[in-house]
Amino acid sequence: MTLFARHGYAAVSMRQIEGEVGVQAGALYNYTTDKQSLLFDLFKRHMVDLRTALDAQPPSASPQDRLEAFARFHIRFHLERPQAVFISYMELRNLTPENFRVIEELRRRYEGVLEAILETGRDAGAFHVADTRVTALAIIAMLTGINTCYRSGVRLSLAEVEAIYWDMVRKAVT
Amino acid sequence: MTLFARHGYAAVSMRQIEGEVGVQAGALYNYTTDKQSLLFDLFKRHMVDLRTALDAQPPSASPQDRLEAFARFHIRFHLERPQAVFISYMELRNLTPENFRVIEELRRRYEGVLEAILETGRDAGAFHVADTRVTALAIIAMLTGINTCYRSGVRLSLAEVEAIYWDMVRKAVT
DNA sequence: GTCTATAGATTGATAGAC
DNA sequence: GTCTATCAATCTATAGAC
Repeated sequence: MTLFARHGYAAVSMRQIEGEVGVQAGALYNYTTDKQSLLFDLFKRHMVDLRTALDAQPPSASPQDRLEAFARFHIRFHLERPQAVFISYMELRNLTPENFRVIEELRRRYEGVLEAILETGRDAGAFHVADTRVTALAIIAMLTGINTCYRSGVRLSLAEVEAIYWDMVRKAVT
Repeated sequence: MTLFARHGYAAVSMRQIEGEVGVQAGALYNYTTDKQSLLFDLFKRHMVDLRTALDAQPPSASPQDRLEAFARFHIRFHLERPQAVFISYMELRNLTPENFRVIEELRRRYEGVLEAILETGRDAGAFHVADTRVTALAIIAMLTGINTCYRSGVRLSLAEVEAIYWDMVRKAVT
């Protein structure tokens, strides 16, 4: 994961991986069928963990509370896993077509959760959104971009950044 | 550009590029010193074009108008160049360290324009932003994510999507 | 289950004829 | 300025000894 995040899937050789995990050339194939499945397994685990952790959140009653819970959850989950997040956004095109479809479906289901929250809130008159799908994608793009904050040297605490981002999301849909 | 955007810099061979532009192996080196400079030139041109186009925008008086002009400009510029944008976000780590520094500096200067708009607006009491740097990064992340809208099959017109995104930005900083 | 050795293909880049 | 030929290195993956 570290090597893929740092240099990119295509630029990392099996020999580099072997050196990193402490076996010599060839022995790695006792643990994986090929290089592609190393990438796919990282993707799959990340997406499954994401959904599992989301479903484990305590339920909220109002659309506002559900949106806040989703936003704060998304921010924290992504800030805790910068490498896995990076790979999951950058290496999609290095998945084989069938593996890509699997991951894309998992991603759409996750986005669908936010979309459903926005729909419920809009129908209840709590949110003002022109298009729930577009708005959901915009919110997720903004929240996921939070990882670039720390890469670009912002010196705020996690709680402070979380508060800023949630505040922007709240206002953007009101 | 098409090949790098589709498969990624590291996964594209010089022979693929040669085939695409219609010369045979070897002749390409009459036009470029090496593969790295092909990538760097794409980056540099994109960043220079971005800044040139921004500076060519008609000036606006109020912070609100300046923010709207910036947001709409950013959206349109990025929607018109999905491939160059994709490369400029995905292939940063495939630049050599010295090339990376050049591009990173250009990027920071562009982000600085939005930051300055937010500062002016905040000092004038027009915007409510807790941290101009974090807010600028969040806005740019959201706006740049607009390209995923069309990849994910949203069937709205450019003007409609632009209106939705600008509306979210406007509310988020108010 | 790890090692060495290697197959077979491909890589970026260069040389030299034309 | 394009071509063919090729170098030297590297790639993923496998074979077989231990």
